[in-house]
Amino acid sequence: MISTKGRYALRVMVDLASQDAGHFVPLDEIAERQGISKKYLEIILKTLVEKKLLKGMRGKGGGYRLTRRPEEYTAGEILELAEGTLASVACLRAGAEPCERRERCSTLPMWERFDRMVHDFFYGITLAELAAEGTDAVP
Amino acid sequence: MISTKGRYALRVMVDLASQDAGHFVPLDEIAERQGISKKYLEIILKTLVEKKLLKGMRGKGGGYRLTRRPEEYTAGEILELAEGTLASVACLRAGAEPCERRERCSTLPMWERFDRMVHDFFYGITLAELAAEGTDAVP
DNA sequence: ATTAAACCTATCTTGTCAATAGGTAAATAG
DNA sequence: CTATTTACCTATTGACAAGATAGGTTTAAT
Repeated sequence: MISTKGRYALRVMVDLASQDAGHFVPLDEIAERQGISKKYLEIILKTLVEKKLLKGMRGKGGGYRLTRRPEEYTAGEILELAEGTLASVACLRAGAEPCERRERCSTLPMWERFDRMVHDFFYGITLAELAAEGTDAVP
Repeated sequence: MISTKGRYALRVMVDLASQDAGHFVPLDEIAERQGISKKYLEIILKTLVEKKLLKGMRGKGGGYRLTRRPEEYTAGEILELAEGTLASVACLRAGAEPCERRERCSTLPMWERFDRMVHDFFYGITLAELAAEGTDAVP
């Protein structure tokens, strides 16, 4: 299950993609429009800024804006960043300690195929495509 | 992320599919072979029995066995049952209260497509296929 | 009667999600 | 220079679920 973190992150990115590029949008405005708690959204935006998906600007006239064009983001990178991982099972996470049953695991090939499919799905969708699907964003 | 519940359930089903059909396998034996806590496994097996995926038999010579042939189970049904849902986002769960932003949600179509893909993937894999992939099972 | 097993109820620990609270630093406007 | 607006930072909370653990009860075979 994708948590609200990832879903909210996507919504915010789509929201910003629909705004005037180069213009800073304050958090209050985004939270209002998306119906998300401001304080909670702050946490999510923080990580997006840290990972350079967004630029934050303080003070009057400040806010957030994209650092690239919408077609240069993928849903996969946004979700992975917000969620921490897109891995479907613990043993396939990036830093997971290798499972000692790895060799004789009859379900591992399935999980690997699944993970590849999930990855390809989300990394094959750009923010521009999502923004084109509607005006507002949920979930 | 699929939790251990779903993963363990699958492993147990594969384990039983590799055993002599019609023969009852005690929980202790399965837990031992799979390296899973007996007590925790008990909880998982309980739901599999309730949903008729397994037959439990008490007393000496008792244990668990499949109720159908391995090719008549799909990974999807086992996972969905153990996990409670396979839905990737909360708003797509079976009994979810309808989201009021549903109409103007630009990400919903993506989630719906994703869910369909996930469903088709897991429901397209039979227990017989999994059991054929290896001898033992993990994760 | 004894033993092997499933079944049942309750409890525990740990961790994460989702959110809240309250402050600090930077940029602009007047 | 002061006030305002904004992002940024640290800490805490409450609810809930994951992942077990403990101990007792019932059923079936020997």
